Amino acid sequence: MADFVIRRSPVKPCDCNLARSFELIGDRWMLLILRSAMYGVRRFDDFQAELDVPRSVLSARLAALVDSGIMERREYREEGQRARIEYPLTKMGNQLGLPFFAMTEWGDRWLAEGEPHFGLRSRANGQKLRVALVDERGRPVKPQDVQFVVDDKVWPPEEPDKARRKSR
Amino acid sequence: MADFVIRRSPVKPCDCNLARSFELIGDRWMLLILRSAMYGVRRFDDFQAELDVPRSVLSARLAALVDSGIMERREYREEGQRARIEYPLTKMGNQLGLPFFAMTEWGDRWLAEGEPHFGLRSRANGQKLRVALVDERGRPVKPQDVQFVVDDKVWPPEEPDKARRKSR
DNA sequence: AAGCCTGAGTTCAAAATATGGACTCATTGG
DNA sequence: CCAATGAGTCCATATTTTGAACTCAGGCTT
Repeated sequence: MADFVIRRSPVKPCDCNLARSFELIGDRWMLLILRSAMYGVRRFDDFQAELDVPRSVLSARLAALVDSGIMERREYREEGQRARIEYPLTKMGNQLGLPFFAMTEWGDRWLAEGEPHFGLRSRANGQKLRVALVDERGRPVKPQDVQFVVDDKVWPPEEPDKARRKSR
Repeated sequence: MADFVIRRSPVKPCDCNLARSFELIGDRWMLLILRSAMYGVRRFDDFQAELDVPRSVLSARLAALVDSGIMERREYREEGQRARIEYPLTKMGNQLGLPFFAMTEWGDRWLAEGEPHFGLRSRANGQKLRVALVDERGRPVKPQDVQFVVDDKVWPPEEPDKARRKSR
């Protein structure tokens, strides 16, 4: 796009909500724990066995997830069993489904070995679903039509011809 | 959903493309480097200054990104300058834009302090864009209508009544 | 009643990574 | 010739991770 050099991103990491998300969950174990959680895994030992994550790390990560409101720590009791703990996703946690599925599609496209195992489908008409950018009326938009906007201005800015004169 | 306990996810981490993606880029610095790269940052020292990442870590991460095909390491020369190195995103890297934007929306919703700075807009009609699940005809689908499918079967499976009898 | 099992952790030493700072090296501008 | 810049490397210290063993409580078995 821009053929002049961009030296800084227009949104400082510290007030970027994407960067903030990454601070919270941008860590291999976090992400893998959340992946399992999306599929319905809820118990300490089940996460541990599925991922083979060190128990101390799992313990720390679950605490952080609860702490940030992505999971909840809850006692439950199956009939005739003693009380146990489960870690279900909250609504906040569940809404990670969309970014995760977008990421899955990326993985399907670029990292797949064989056919993907997982997909989404419409209960209404059985069609396969995919992630897309849509406008306010819900109409999909072509990639070439997508513009970045930062604080209501288009990014990157048009190269002003001066750019060449007033160096750096 | 299911009120029986799910003890394993239906897609083993090792053949899950989401898990594979996380192995590759699921790390704080990776993700932050990619965030900056999406905005057009391309040079070693610029990443370093923007993120304040240790130079040795940056060096290792960029190598890994190049190695996995997400970035390219390229010499370039501005007129009258000596050759320099830049790390532009490849097509593979650029397509992380969609998952990243989905993640940004999640951050906007759950982590924001004040108004978000970043958004996408349609060049065609200037409307704000958002990420959505659409069916094969590009029609948005309501969250309640979304089903997980694993190897062509709905997940989680209906609870068979037997489930209670044949313990565990 | 004694022992066993399970889920949910905690503890701890050893190994792997990250951090911050100084250092290198090549090229170019003054 | 000197200083500056970009793109790294090197290294000692600090922090995290790992893996394994240990704890603790409640219920189940015999």
